[in-house]
Amino acid sequence: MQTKAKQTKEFIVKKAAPIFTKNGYVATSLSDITKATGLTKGAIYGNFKNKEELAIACFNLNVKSLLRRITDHQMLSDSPLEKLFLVTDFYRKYYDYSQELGGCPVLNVGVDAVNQNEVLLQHVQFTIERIENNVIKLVDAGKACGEIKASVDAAAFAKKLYAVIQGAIFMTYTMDNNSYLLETMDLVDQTIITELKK
Amino acid sequence: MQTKAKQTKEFIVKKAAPIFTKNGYVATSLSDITKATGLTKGAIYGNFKNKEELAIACFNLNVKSLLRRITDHQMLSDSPLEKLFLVTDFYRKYYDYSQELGGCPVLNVGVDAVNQNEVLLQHVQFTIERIENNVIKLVDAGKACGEIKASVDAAAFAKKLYAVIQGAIFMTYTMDNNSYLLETMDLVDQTIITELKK
DNA sequence: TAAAAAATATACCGATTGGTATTTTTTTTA
DNA sequence: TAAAAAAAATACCAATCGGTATATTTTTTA
Repeated sequence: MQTKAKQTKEFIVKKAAPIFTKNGYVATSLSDITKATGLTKGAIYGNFKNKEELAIACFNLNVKSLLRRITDHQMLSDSPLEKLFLVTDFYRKYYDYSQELGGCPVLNVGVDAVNQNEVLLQHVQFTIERIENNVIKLVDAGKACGEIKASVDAAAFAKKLYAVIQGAIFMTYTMDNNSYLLETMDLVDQTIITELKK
Repeated sequence: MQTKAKQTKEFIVKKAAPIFTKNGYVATSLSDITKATGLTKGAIYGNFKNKEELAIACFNLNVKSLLRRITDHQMLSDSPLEKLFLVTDFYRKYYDYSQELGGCPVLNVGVDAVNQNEVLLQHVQFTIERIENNVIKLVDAGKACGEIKASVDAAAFAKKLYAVIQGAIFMTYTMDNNSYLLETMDLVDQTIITELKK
Protein backbone atom coordinates (compact mmCIF):
# COMPACT_ATOMS: atom_id res chain seq x y z
CA MET A 1 0.00 0.00 0.00
CA GLN A 2 2.34 2.75 -1.26
CA THR A 3 -0.38 5.37 -1.09
CA LYS A 4 1.87 8.37 -0.53
CA ALA A 5 4.15 7.66 -3.45
CA LYS A 6 1.36 7.26 -5.97
CA GLN A 7 -0.49 10.24 -4.60
CA THR A 8 2.43 12.56 -5.18
CA LYS A 9 3.05 11.13 -8.62
CA GLU A 10 -0.56 11.74 -9.62
CA PHE A 11 -0.45 15.19 -8.09
CA ILE A 12 2.60 16.17 -10.12
CA VAL A 13 1.12 14.87 -13.37
CA LYS A 14 -2.15 16.62 -12.72
CA LYS A 15 -0.43 19.96 -12.17
CA ALA A 16 2.12 19.59 -14.97
CA ALA A 17 -0.20 18.25 -17.68
CA PRO A 18 -1.82 21.56 -18.74
CA ILE A 19 1.57 23.28 -18.64
CA PHE A 20 3.10 20.82 -21.11
CA THR A 21 0.04 21.07 -23.37
CA LYS A 22 0.10 24.85 -23.28
CA ASN A 23 3.83 25.48 -23.63
CA GLY A 24 5.10 22.43 -25.43
CA TYR A 25 7.85 20.08 -24.35
CA VAL A 26 10.95 22.23 -24.72
CA ALA A 27 9.31 25.43 -23.51
CA THR A 28 8.19 23.74 -20.30
CA SER A 29 10.97 23.87 -17.72
CA LEU A 30 11.40 21.89 -14.55
CA SER A 31 11.10 25.16 -12.64
CA ASP A 32 7.66 25.67 -14.21
CA ILE A 33 6.68 22.35 -12.69
CA THR A 34 8.23 22.92 -9.27
CA LYS A 35 6.46 26.28 -9.17
CA ALA A 36 3.10 24.76 -10.12
CA THR A 37 3.37 21.88 -7.68
CA GLY A 38 5.11 23.63 -4.81
CA LEU A 39 7.55 20.73 -4.75
CA THR A 40 11.27 20.68 -5.40
CA LYS A 41 13.28 19.06 -8.14
CA GLY A 42 14.19 16.25 -5.77
CA ALA A 43 10.53 15.29 -5.47
CA ILE A 44 10.01 15.42 -9.23
CA TYR A 45 13.05 13.32 -10.06
CA GLY A 46 12.21 10.93 -7.25
CA ASN A 47 8.96 10.15 -9.02
CA PHE A 48 10.01 10.42 -12.68
CA LYS A 49 13.16 9.29 -14.41
CA ASN A 50 13.42 12.46 -16.44
CA LYS A 51 11.50 15.26 -18.11
CA GLU A 52 10.42 13.09 -21.03
CA GLU A 53 8.86 10.42 -18.82
CA LEU A 54 6.92 13.11 -17.01
CA ALA A 55 5.76 14.66 -20.29
CA ILE A 56 4.51 11.29 -21.49
CA ALA A 57 2.62 10.71 -18.24
CA CYS A 58 1.06 14.15 -18.66
CA PHE A 59 0.01 13.45 -22.23
CA ASN A 60 -1.50 10.12 -21.18
CA LEU A 61 -3.52 11.79 -18.44
CA ASN A 62 -4.87 14.40 -20.84
CA VAL A 63 -5.79 11.75 -23.39
CA LYS A 64 -7.46 9.65 -20.73
CA SER A 65 -9.77 12.44 -19.64
CA LEU A 66 -10.40 13.49 -23.23
CA LEU A 67 -11.40 9.99 -24.32
CA ARG A 68 -13.53 9.52 -21.25
CA ARG A 69 -15.42 12.70 -22.06
CA ILE A 70 -16.01 11.69 -25.68
CA THR A 71 -17.13 8.21 -24.67
CA ASP A 72 -19.44 9.55 -21.98
CA HIS A 73 -21.01 11.99 -24.42
CA GLN A 74 -21.67 9.22 -26.93
CA MET A 75 -23.73 7.38 -24.30
CA LEU A 76 -26.49 9.92 -24.81
CA SER A 77 -27.71 7.78 -27.69
CA ASP A 78 -27.73 4.13 -28.68
CA SER A 79 -27.90 4.77 -32.40
CA PRO A 80 -24.50 4.64 -34.16
CA LEU A 81 -25.50 7.43 -36.53
CA GLU A 82 -26.66 9.56 -33.61
CA LYS A 83 -23.36 8.83 -31.86
CA LEU A 84 -21.54 10.33 -34.85
CA PHE A 85 -23.60 13.49 -34.50
CA LEU A 86 -22.75 13.43 -30.80
CA VAL A 87 -19.06 13.50 -31.76
CA THR A 88 -19.51 16.76 -33.66
CA ASP A 89 -21.70 17.93 -30.80
CA PHE A 90 -18.87 17.22 -28.37
CA TYR A 91 -16.42 19.27 -30.39
CA ARG A 92 -18.82 22.20 -30.55
CA LYS A 93 -18.15 22.57 -26.82
CA TYR A 94 -14.48 21.68 -27.10
CA TYR A 95 -13.04 25.19 -26.90
CA ASP A 96 -14.47 25.55 -23.42
CA TYR A 97 -13.64 22.08 -22.21
CA SER A 98 -10.12 21.80 -23.61
CA GLN A 99 -9.00 24.92 -21.75
CA GLU A 100 -8.67 22.82 -18.63
CA LEU A 101 -6.28 20.54 -20.51
CA GLY A 102 -4.21 23.57 -21.49
CA GLY A 103 -5.43 23.30 -25.08
CA CYS A 104 -5.97 20.34 -27.38
CA PRO A 105 -3.38 17.72 -26.39
CA VAL A 106 -3.54 15.95 -29.75
CA LEU A 107 -3.03 19.12 -31.76
CA ASN A 108 -0.49 20.80 -29.51
CA VAL A 109 1.62 17.80 -28.64
CA GLY A 110 1.34 16.53 -32.22
CA VAL A 111 2.72 19.69 -33.78
CA ASP A 112 5.26 20.02 -31.00
CA ALA A 113 6.52 16.45 -31.24
CA VAL A 114 7.01 16.24 -35.00
CA ASN A 115 10.76 16.64 -35.60
CA GLN A 116 11.32 17.07 -31.87
CA ASN A 117 10.36 14.07 -29.76
CA GLU A 118 9.88 10.69 -31.36
CA VAL A 119 8.41 9.00 -28.29
CA LEU A 120 5.79 11.68 -27.70
CA LEU A 121 4.93 11.62 -31.40
CA GLN A 122 4.29 7.88 -31.24
CA HIS A 123 1.92 8.42 -28.34
CA VAL A 124 0.02 11.05 -30.34
CA GLN A 125 -0.16 8.75 -33.34
CA PHE A 126 -1.48 5.93 -31.20
CA THR A 127 -4.11 8.24 -29.75
CA ILE A 128 -5.25 9.35 -33.19
CA GLU A 129 -5.58 5.73 -34.23
CA ARG A 130 -7.68 5.00 -31.17
CA ILE A 131 -10.05 7.87 -31.93
CA GLU A 132 -10.29 6.89 -35.60
CA ASN A 133 -10.99 3.28 -34.62
CA ASN A 134 -13.85 4.48 -32.46
CA VAL A 135 -15.36 6.22 -35.51
CA ILE A 136 -14.76 3.16 -37.69
CA LYS A 137 -16.62 0.99 -35.19
CA LEU A 138 -19.51 3.43 -35.16
CA VAL A 139 -19.74 3.40 -38.95
CA ASP A 140 -19.61 -0.38 -39.03
CA ALA A 141 -22.30 -0.60 -36.37
CA GLY A 142 -24.36 1.88 -38.36
CA LYS A 143 -24.06 -0.36 -41.40
CA ALA A 144 -25.04 -3.41 -39.36
CA CYS A 145 -28.23 -1.79 -38.11
CA GLY A 146 -29.07 -0.31 -41.50
CA GLU A 147 -28.56 3.36 -40.61
CA ILE A 148 -25.49 3.86 -42.76
CA LYS A 149 -24.86 2.99 -46.39
CA ALA A 150 -22.99 -0.27 -46.80
CA SER A 151 -20.83 1.30 -49.51
CA VAL A 152 -19.14 3.75 -47.13
CA ASP A 153 -15.39 3.41 -46.59
CA ALA A 154 -15.30 3.59 -42.80
CA ALA A 155 -11.54 4.07 -42.47
CA ALA A 156 -11.42 6.81 -45.09
CA PHE A 157 -14.36 8.57 -43.47
CA ALA A 158 -12.74 8.37 -40.03
CA LYS A 159 -9.54 9.93 -41.35
CA LYS A 160 -11.38 12.78 -43.02
CA LEU A 161 -13.59 13.33 -40.00
CA TYR A 162 -10.74 13.67 -37.56
CA ALA A 163 -8.70 15.81 -39.94
CA VAL A 164 -11.57 18.25 -40.26
CA ILE A 165 -12.12 18.32 -36.51
CA GLN A 166 -8.46 19.00 -35.79
CA GLY A 167 -8.42 21.79 -38.35
CA ALA A 168 -11.40 23.43 -36.72
CA ILE A 169 -9.70 23.18 -33.33
CA PHE A 170 -6.52 24.74 -34.71
CA MET A 171 -8.40 27.64 -36.25
CA THR A 172 -10.53 28.27 -33.19
CA TYR A 173 -7.47 28.46 -30.95
CA THR A 174 -5.29 30.43 -33.32
CA MET A 175 -7.99 32.95 -34.18
CA ASP A 176 -9.49 32.78 -30.69
CA ASN A 177 -12.86 32.39 -32.39
CA ASN A 178 -15.21 29.56 -31.53
CA SER A 179 -17.22 29.99 -34.74
CA TYR A 180 -14.61 27.96 -36.63
CA LEU A 181 -15.53 24.94 -34.53
CA LEU A 182 -19.26 25.62 -34.75
CA GLU A 183 -19.40 26.19 -38.50
CA THR A 184 -17.02 23.38 -39.37
CA MET A 185 -19.01 20.93 -37.26
CA ASP A 186 -22.09 21.96 -39.23
CA LEU A 187 -20.19 21.05 -42.36
CA VAL A 188 -19.32 17.67 -40.87
CA ASP A 189 -22.96 17.04 -39.98
CA GLN A 190 -23.95 17.73 -43.56
CA THR A 191 -21.25 15.38 -44.78
CA ILE A 192 -22.54 12.66 -42.47
CA ILE A 193 -26.02 13.12 -43.90
CA THR A 194 -25.02 13.16 -47.55
CA GLU A 195 -22.23 10.58 -47.47
CA LEU A 196 -23.26 8.16 -44.73
CA LYS A 197 -26.97 8.32 -43.99
CA LYS A 198 -29.08 5.78 -45.79
CA MET B 1 23.53 51.08 -51.99
CA GLN B 2 24.04 49.06 -48.80
CA THR B 3 24.19 45.81 -50.72
CA LYS B 4 26.30 43.87 -48.21
CA ALA B 5 24.11 44.60 -45.23
CA LYS B 6 20.87 43.55 -46.89
CA GLN B 7 22.50 40.52 -48.42
CA THR B 8 23.58 39.14 -45.05
CA LYS B 9 20.23 39.91 -43.52
CA GLU B 10 18.43 38.01 -46.25
CA PHE B 11 20.94 35.17 -45.99
CA ILE B 12 20.35 34.79 -42.26
CA VAL B 13 16.57 34.79 -42.63
CA LYS B 14 16.72 32.29 -45.45
CA LYS B 15 18.79 29.87 -43.40
CA ALA B 16 16.93 30.40 -40.13
CA ALA B 17 13.36 30.31 -41.48
CA PRO B 18 12.97 26.52 -41.83
CA ILE B 19 14.61 26.01 -38.44
CA PHE B 20 12.09 28.21 -36.67
CA THR B 21 9.21 26.53 -38.50
CA LYS B 22 10.50 23.08 -37.68
CA ASN B 23 11.50 23.58 -34.03
CA GLY B 24 9.32 26.41 -32.88
CA TYR B 25 10.38 29.68 -31.34
CA VAL B 26 11.65 28.58 -27.94
CA ALA B 27 13.25 25.37 -29.18
CA THR B 28 15.27 27.29 -31.76
CA SER B 29 18.47 28.60 -30.22
CA LEU B 30 20.84 31.24 -31.44
CA SER B 31 23.48 28.57 -31.74
CA ASP B 32 21.20 26.67 -34.14
CA ILE B 33 21.22 29.77 -36.29
CA THR B 34 24.93 30.47 -36.08
CA LYS B 35 25.55 26.85 -36.99
CA ALA B 36 23.20 26.98 -39.99
CA THR B 37 24.55 30.27 -41.28
CA GLY B 38 28.22 29.82 -40.43
CA LEU B 39 28.11 33.28 -38.88
CA THR B 40 28.64 34.36 -35.28
CA LYS B 41 26.26 35.88 -32.81
CA GLY B 42 27.80 39.27 -33.47
CA ALA B 43 26.64 39.07 -37.07
CA ILE B 44 23.15 37.97 -36.11
CA TYR B 45 22.66 40.68 -33.51
CA GLY B 46 24.17 43.25 -35.81
CA ASN B 47 21.34 42.57 -38.25
CA PHE B 48 18.45 41.85 -35.86
CA LYS B 49 17.48 43.51 -32.62
CA ASN B 50 16.76 40.19 -30.93
CA LYS B 51 15.55 36.63 -31.45
CA GLU B 52 11.91 37.67 -31.77
CA GLU B 53 12.60 40.14 -34.56
CA LEU B 54 14.49 37.43 -36.43
CA ALA B 55 11.67 34.92 -35.91
CA ILE B 56 9.16 37.39 -37.31
CA ALA B 57 11.33 38.04 -40.35
CA CYS B 58 11.57 34.28 -40.86
CA PHE B 59 7.83 33.81 -40.63
CA ASN B 60 7.27 36.65 -43.08
CA LEU B 61 9.65 35.07 -45.58
CA ASN B 62 7.90 31.70 -45.32
CA VAL B 63 4.50 33.30 -45.77
CA LYS B 64 5.73 35.31 -48.70
CA SER B 65 6.90 32.25 -50.61
CA LEU B 66 3.80 30.29 -49.60
CA LEU B 67 1.41 32.98 -50.83
CA ARG B 68 3.42 33.41 -54.01
CA ARG B 69 3.11 29.71 -54.74
CA ILE B 70 -0.64 29.65 -54.13
CA THR B 71 -1.16 32.73 -56.26
CA ASP B 72 0.99 31.36 -59.06
CA HIS B 73 -0.90 28.09 -59.05
CA GLN B 74 -4.22 29.89 -59.30
CA MET B 75 -3.05 31.52 -62.53
CA LEU B 76 -3.53 28.19 -64.30
CA SER B 77 -7.16 29.16 -64.78
CA ASP B 78 -9.21 32.32 -65.23
CA SER B 79 -12.41 30.85 -63.83
CA PRO B 80 -13.02 31.66 -60.15
CA LEU B 81 -14.57 28.24 -59.56
CA GLU B 82 -11.61 26.55 -61.23
CA LYS B 83 -9.29 28.64 -59.08
CA LEU B 84 -10.96 27.17 -55.98
CA PHE B 85 -10.27 23.69 -57.27
CA LEU B 86 -6.70 24.82 -57.90
CA VAL B 87 -6.44 25.70 -54.21
CA THR B 88 -7.26 22.14 -53.18
CA ASP B 89 -4.97 20.98 -55.96
CA PHE B 90 -2.16 23.06 -54.48
CA TYR B 91 -2.59 21.49 -51.08
CA ARG B 92 -2.54 17.99 -52.55
CA LYS B 93 1.13 18.68 -53.25
CA TYR B 94 1.69 20.60 -50.04
CA TYR B 95 3.40 17.86 -48.05
CA ASP B 96 6.24 17.83 -50.56
CA TYR B 97 6.47 21.56 -51.03
CA SER B 98 6.17 22.62 -47.39
CA GLN B 99 9.16 20.49 -46.41
CA GLU B 100 11.42 23.21 -47.76
CA LEU B 101 9.72 25.67 -45.39
CA GLY B 102 10.42 23.30 -42.50
CA GLY B 103 6.73 22.39 -42.31
CA CYS B 104 3.57 24.46 -42.57
CA PRO B 105 4.40 27.90 -41.17
CA VAL B 106 0.77 28.75 -40.45
CA LEU B 107 0.11 25.54 -38.53
CA ASN B 108 3.42 25.27 -36.73
CA VAL B 109 3.90 28.91 -35.80
CA GLY B 110 0.20 29.20 -35.00
CA VAL B 111 0.19 26.37 -32.47
CA ASP B 112 3.57 27.48 -31.16
CA ALA B 113 2.61 31.11 -30.73
CA VAL B 114 -0.71 30.67 -28.91
CA ASN B 115 0.00 31.34 -25.22
CA GLN B 116 3.66 31.92 -26.01
CA ASN B 117 4.33 34.85 -28.32
CA GLU B 118 1.67 37.47 -28.89
CA VAL B 119 3.47 39.25 -31.73
CA LEU B 120 4.08 36.06 -33.72
CA LEU B 121 0.46 35.06 -33.14
CA GLN B 122 -0.77 38.32 -34.58
CA HIS B 123 1.31 37.71 -37.68
CA VAL B 124 -0.24 34.26 -38.07
CA GLN B 125 -3.73 35.66 -37.61
CA PHE B 126 -3.07 38.33 -40.21
CA THR B 127 -1.82 35.69 -42.63
CA ILE B 128 -4.92 33.55 -42.13
CA GLU B 129 -7.09 36.57 -42.82
CA ARG B 130 -5.20 37.25 -46.02
CA ILE B 131 -5.69 33.69 -47.24
CA GLU B 132 -9.36 33.72 -46.30
CA ASN B 133 -9.83 37.03 -48.08
CA ASN B 134 -8.37 35.50 -51.21
CA VAL B 135 -11.03 32.78 -51.05
CA ILE B 136 -13.77 35.29 -50.36
CA LYS B 137 -12.77 37.26 -53.44
CA LEU B 138 -12.83 34.12 -55.54
CA VAL B 139 -16.32 33.25 -54.34
CA ASP B 140 -17.54 36.77 -55.00
CA ALA B 141 -16.02 36.71 -58.48
CA GLY B 142 -17.67 33.34 -59.06
CA LYS B 143 -21.00 34.83 -58.13
CA ALA B 144 -20.42 37.78 -60.44
CA CYS B 145 -19.74 35.56 -63.46
CA GLY B 146 -22.57 33.18 -62.62
CA GLU B 147 -20.46 30.15 -61.69
CA ILE B 148 -21.33 30.19 -57.98
CA LYS B 149 -24.68 30.39 -56.25
CA ALA B 150 -25.52 33.92 -55.12
CA SER B 151 -26.81 32.55 -51.81
CA VAL B 152 -23.39 31.33 -50.65
CA ASP B 153 -21.90 32.94 -47.54
CA ALA B 154 -18.39 33.62 -48.85
CA ALA B 155 -16.83 34.43 -45.48
CA ALA B 156 -18.29 31.36 -43.80
CA PHE B 157 -17.15 29.17 -46.65
CA ALA B 158 -13.63 30.60 -46.52
CA LYS B 159 -13.37 29.88 -42.81
CA LYS B 160 -14.53 26.31 -43.22
CA LEU B 161 -12.29 25.76 -46.23
CA TYR B 162 -9.14 26.88 -44.50
CA ALA B 163 -9.99 25.03 -41.28
CA VAL B 164 -10.37 21.79 -43.23
CA ILE B 165 -7.13 22.38 -45.12
CA GLN B 166 -5.17 23.05 -41.94
CA GLY B 167 -6.59 19.94 -40.33
CA ALA B 168 -5.49 17.84 -43.27
CA ILE B 169 -2.01 19.34 -43.06
CA PHE B 170 -1.81 18.61 -39.36
CA MET B 171 -2.86 14.99 -39.82
CA THR B 172 -0.54 14.41 -42.75
CA TYR B 173 2.45 15.69 -40.81
CA THR B 174 1.60 14.03 -37.51
CA MET B 175 0.80 10.66 -39.08
CA ASP B 176 3.44 11.11 -41.78
CA ASN B 177 0.78 10.05 -44.25
CA ASN B 178 -0.05 12.10 -47.32
CA SER B 179 -3.41 10.38 -47.82
CA TYR B 180 -4.96 12.67 -45.22
CA LEU B 181 -4.29 15.62 -47.48
CA LEU B 182 -5.39 13.77 -50.61
CA GLU B 183 -8.63 12.39 -49.21
CA THR B 184 -9.58 15.54 -47.35
CA MET B 185 -9.04 17.64 -50.47
CA ASP B 186 -11.41 15.28 -52.29
CA LEU B 187 -13.96 16.04 -49.60
CA VAL B 188 -13.42 19.76 -50.11
CA ASP B 189 -13.89 19.41 -53.86
CA GLN B 190 -17.20 17.66 -53.27
CA THR B 191 -18.24 20.43 -50.89
CA ILE B 192 -17.39 23.04 -53.51
CA ILE B 193 -19.56 21.22 -56.00
CA THR B 194 -22.56 20.70 -53.74
CA GLU B 195 -22.47 23.97 -51.82
CA LEU B 196 -21.08 26.48 -54.30
CA LYS B 197 -21.47 25.32 -57.88
CA LYS B 198 -24.52 26.61 -59.66
C1' DT C 1 7.81 3.77 19.46
C1' DA C 2 12.23 2.74 17.53
C1' DA C 3 14.44 1.28 13.33
C1' DA C 4 14.23 0.90 8.39
C1' DA C 5 12.74 2.62 4.28
C1' DA C 6 10.99 5.84 1.40
C1' DA C 7 10.24 10.42 -0.06
C1' DT C 8 11.48 15.07 -0.29
C1' DA C 9 14.64 19.13 0.15
C1' DT C 10 19.06 21.20 -0.43
C1' DA C 11 22.97 22.21 -2.77
C1' DC C 12 25.37 21.66 -6.42
C1' DC C 13 27.06 20.27 -11.43
C1' DG C 14 28.46 21.38 -16.37
C1' DA C 15 26.21 23.00 -20.38
C1' DT C 16 23.53 26.20 -22.70
C1' DT C 17 20.48 30.12 -23.00
C1' DG C 18 19.73 35.11 -25.03
C1' DG C 19 22.16 39.09 -25.12
C1' DT C 20 26.09 42.74 -25.01
C1' DA C 21 30.56 45.31 -25.00
C1' DT C 22 34.65 45.41 -27.36
C1' DT C 23 37.90 44.28 -30.82
C1' DT C 24 38.99 42.99 -35.36
C1' DT C 25 37.98 42.69 -40.10
C1' DT C 26 35.74 44.12 -44.16
C1' DT C 27 33.48 47.36 -46.98
C1' DT C 28 32.45 51.86 -48.51
C1' DT C 29 33.47 56.59 -49.21
C1' DA C 30 36.32 60.33 -50.56
C1' DT D 1 44.67 54.25 -51.59
C1' DA D 2 43.94 56.19 -47.09
C1' DA D 3 40.37 57.39 -43.84
C1' DA D 4 35.75 56.59 -42.20
C1' DA D 5 32.06 53.68 -41.57
C1' DA D 6 29.97 49.47 -41.28
C1' DA D 7 29.87 44.71 -40.36
C1' DA D 8 31.34 40.67 -38.22
C1' DA D 9 34.16 38.04 -34.73
C1' DT D 10 35.60 37.43 -30.10
C1' DA D 11 35.02 37.23 -25.48
C1' DC D 12 32.26 37.71 -22.06
C1' DC D 13 27.83 38.20 -18.91
C1' DA D 14 24.17 36.61 -15.58
C1' DA D 15 20.40 33.49 -15.75
C1' DT D 16 18.55 29.25 -16.57
C1' DC D 17 18.56 24.61 -18.31
C1' DG D 18 18.08 19.35 -17.09
C1' DG D 19 19.96 16.43 -13.99
C1' DT D 20 22.39 14.35 -9.70
C1' DA D 21 24.57 13.41 -5.12
C1' DT D 22 23.73 14.01 -0.61
C1' DA D 23 21.37 15.49 3.47
C1' DT D 24 17.06 15.86 5.79
C1' DT D 25 12.46 14.88 6.66
C1' DT D 26 8.51 11.99 6.53
C1' DT D 27 6.30 7.70 6.24
C1' DT D 28 6.01 2.89 6.83
C1' DT D 29 7.25 -1.34 8.98
C1' DA D 30 8.14 -4.23 12.91
